[in-house]
Amino acid sequence: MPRLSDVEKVKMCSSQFVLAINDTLNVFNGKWKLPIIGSLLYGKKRFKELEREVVGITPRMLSKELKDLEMNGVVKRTVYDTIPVTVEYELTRSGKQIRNVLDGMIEWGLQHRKQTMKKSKTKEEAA
Amino acid sequence: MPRLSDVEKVKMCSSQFVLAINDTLNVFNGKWKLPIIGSLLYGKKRFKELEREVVGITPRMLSKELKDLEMNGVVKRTVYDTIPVTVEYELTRSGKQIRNVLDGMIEWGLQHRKQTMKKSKTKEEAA
DNA sequence: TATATCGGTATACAATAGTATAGCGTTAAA
DNA sequence: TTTAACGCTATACTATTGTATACCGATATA
Repeated sequence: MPRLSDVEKVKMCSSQFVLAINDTLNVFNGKWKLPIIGSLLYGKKRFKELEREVVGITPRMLSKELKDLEMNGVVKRTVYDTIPVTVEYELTRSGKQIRNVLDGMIEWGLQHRKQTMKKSKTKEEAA
Repeated sequence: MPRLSDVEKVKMCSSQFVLAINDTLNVFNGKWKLPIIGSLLYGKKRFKELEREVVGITPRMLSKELKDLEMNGVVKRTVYDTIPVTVEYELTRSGKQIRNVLDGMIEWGLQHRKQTMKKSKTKEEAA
């Protein structure tokens, strides 16, 4: 196995990080992924249950987003051959761990609001 | 000051969290915000510097995204009246703290890849 | 005089994301 | 017999994002 130069190591490292970040962003992008994940954090759900809980979503989008999430290894789809079929969606292990990222987002969002409020308050006082 | 019911507390709490998450998602959404922030994490930059560093971006998008980020309190724009004008963009305090969220994303992304790889490996072995 | 730099804007277009509405076959309840 | 539920798909549309290309006025360099 050939030794890697420092430059090569750094390149590998940052490209890995870029991949990791992209994976994460894929989980959040679009209007509906987060609400769906949020709903599934409370437990497995059937298609129609999600359709009712994720307020405003159309079956077309729900179906598309669930496929996306399944492909990305965030959601697991299970079909039971009852009549009519029962289909259950649940978060994978990775899916459940997204809560950690979410917590980070909440933390940043809250402190960002606090800092931003402070500044606009200062502006008000100056005006 | 009237006492709040538990339900009201929970509602306030979760709606605050939703706002905080939305703030964070606004910082990441679109194709270019993250590359721009990434570039600015290394220090303040001028418009043309960003245009060169964020490979592939058009001045139109760069201009638009910088305005967005400025409005969201993530980037600060400073104009110096040299001739021709010098304009510098830098991250605000909140902006710099985004690195924490980014770290969370990287962590999740990496472990997600590991877990997903394991599964596809198992599939390979089974096949 | 021709060219390039600075920090952008203007216009037109293409691609992607999301919405609206209707429908499928099977089954059970009213 | 009509109605509704199940888990979707199909078609057509609108809205939002992003791209391509050209250009602005002032100044410095070749």
